[in-house]
Amino acid sequence: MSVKTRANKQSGATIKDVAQHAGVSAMTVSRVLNAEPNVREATRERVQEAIRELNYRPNLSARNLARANTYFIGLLYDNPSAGYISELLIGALNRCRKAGYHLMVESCGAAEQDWESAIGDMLRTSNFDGVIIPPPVCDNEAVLAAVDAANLPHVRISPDTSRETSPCIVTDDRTASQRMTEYLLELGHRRIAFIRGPETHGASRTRFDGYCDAMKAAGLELDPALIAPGEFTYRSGLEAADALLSAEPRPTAIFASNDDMAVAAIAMGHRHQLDIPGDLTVVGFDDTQTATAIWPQLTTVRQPIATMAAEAIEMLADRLDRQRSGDDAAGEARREIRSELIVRDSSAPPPAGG
Amino acid sequence: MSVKTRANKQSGATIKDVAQHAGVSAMTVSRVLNAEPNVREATRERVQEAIRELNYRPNLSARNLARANTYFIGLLYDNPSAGYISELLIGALNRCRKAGYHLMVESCGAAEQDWESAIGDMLRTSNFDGVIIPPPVCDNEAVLAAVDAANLPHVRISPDTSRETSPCIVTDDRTASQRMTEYLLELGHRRIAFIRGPETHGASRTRFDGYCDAMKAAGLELDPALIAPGEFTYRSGLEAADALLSAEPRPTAIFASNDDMAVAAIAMGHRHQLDIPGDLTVVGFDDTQTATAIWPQLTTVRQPIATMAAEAIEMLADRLDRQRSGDDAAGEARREIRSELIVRDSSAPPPAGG
DNA sequence: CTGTTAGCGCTTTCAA
DNA sequence: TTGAAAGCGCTAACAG
Repeated sequence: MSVKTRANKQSGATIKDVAQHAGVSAMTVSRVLNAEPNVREATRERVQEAIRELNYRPNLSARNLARANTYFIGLLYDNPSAGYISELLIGALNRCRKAGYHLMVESCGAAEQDWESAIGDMLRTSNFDGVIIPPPVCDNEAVLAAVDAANLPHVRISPDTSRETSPCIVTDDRTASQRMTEYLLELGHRRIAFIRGPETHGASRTRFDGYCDAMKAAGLELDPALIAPGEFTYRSGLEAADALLSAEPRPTAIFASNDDMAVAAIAMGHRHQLDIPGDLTVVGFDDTQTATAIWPQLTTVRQPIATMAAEAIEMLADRLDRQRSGDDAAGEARREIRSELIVRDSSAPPPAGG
Repeated sequence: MSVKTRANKQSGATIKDVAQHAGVSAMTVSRVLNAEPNVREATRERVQEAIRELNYRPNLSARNLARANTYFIGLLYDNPSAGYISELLIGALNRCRKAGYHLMVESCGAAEQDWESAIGDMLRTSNFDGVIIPPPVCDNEAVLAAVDAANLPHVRISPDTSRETSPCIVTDDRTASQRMTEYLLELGHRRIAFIRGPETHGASRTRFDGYCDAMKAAGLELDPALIAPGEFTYRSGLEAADALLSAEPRPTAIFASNDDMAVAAIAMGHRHQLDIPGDLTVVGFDDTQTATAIWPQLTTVRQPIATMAAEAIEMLADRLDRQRSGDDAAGEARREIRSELIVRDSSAPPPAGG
């Protein structure tokens, strides 16, 4: 019968082993570990040598317990469009590592019935130092209330609604939409149609506004026949494009306010026997995976999602570090990231007679 | 000058507070927390009452430190196709919560230069109880060696190569491919072309084998003119489809071994003035997001990625629990998950004269 | 610059 | 069925 001893639970060496090996106290090792300045260079080297020889790695749980913080950042996740989370992770993980944080993903979705009530519990048990909240969770009142109640530092990404004391990362949707429209104008288009998004979505309004800005700046009237409603879905894009292309004179360019609808507009263009981009230019917004999976590849606007995630982590980490060092300054409340215009093959000057 | 005391670091109540409130010792509270059997019912209720009243949540770091395990599962992530990670997270997070684990995502990509050497450090510092390893990391020898070296329980998802002592979750690619081919045969197709994947990818072979199985079982010769090489990319799909559709007699159906190539085949079909599915049936494999973003929507095979992730977590959790309870049995080494045939609009019986 | 002491909040061990 | 004592590995506070 094997008597299990309590020692040696940790797979490797502990701080004491290192201390002994280096002939110093555990405290000194701790100082070296945390890059504190007040250690003599010779001592530091001896400790680092010991760390290397014993292949020592600090135990996170112990460190967190002693420090009362975890260096965990929670990502409050609810199945946004595929691809989005992927980019988000790339950016967030990258910056987390640089800043010494770990990312813990927690799903905040409708998987369970009462998840909104459970979220508060989760936030407290998880011992996050802070959370980042991408859409669509960033506009969920219940979650935000729980985050507030837990008094948890957070940063929201691309929120629809603005909030007091709730720092966020946003893109310049309006400006980007304006730039896209300007690009079409520069190509020579005048009859530029726009497919809108659903009223419920904040981006619908800003993207439409950007289009209006550019059209007005170019001295063009907004023609109601060139503006079609949409729901950000493929199907709604088909209908909108069908209506737009049946009008006389038909538009020479369609600016769909997201990629799914733009892809639909291309399909509908083909059904109307139009060459794209020869007869009809179609552009989108988002640069989803589909944008390059179709033919012709879609001219669109890319939100630098990875960058946004990275900046969110950075903002949060700054805030946490400041908080730890007792600095009470509020810190940044908002960062705006510039989107990128991606010109591909679905856009060209209008046909000669157009 | 404010003297910061050390107490009350934890935002909420501690186990001692609960113990005091309930008039028992901390140990008894701990027993209730961990659902140990040897607590009198009345005591248990009193404790639970106190927990509720104080809104007590155990501190994970403390618990982990004392137990020498973390209930963290690492997800070794390296930017697979977008959408994949999304589904993976859904399944994994779901099961993690049920099993009482937390998921920590660690990127294992080429973001840094020497990541392969850093991975060992990461694995030990992170204090994971175990890791799950989806593609493409699951076939990275350096990572696998590091996981072995850290003696870390793990489960691989959809690995290309099999390994001793390395449990995994796989799909029945070969059977699924066979079923898809059978479906086309049942529709009445005989000249069924196949676009292969790159040799480097394990799935290429198994998917092709499934096609061969079904063709042979139907008593059909494998016609080299019906088999085209591909690279799982849109571009390679275009070329393959162009070649296949230029042959005489041309195939009535194209089975592309992934969706990207199938989407390309549809585009090429349109360029050849073919109605899809009236003149030409095109089917794919993977059910990526694009499959429903195009017109006509793609008939394809769906890997139940979320299910696979969930099963991976379950397998790992089982193993960890067994290990904790001292049960040395090896546990399952492999689970096979059945893929699903998704019939949409890109497939139909061959044309009358076909 | 370095060490000692005293915990962090929880669980294991052992005794009652 | 319960509790007291002794850590888990690390770090803050204070002393030297």
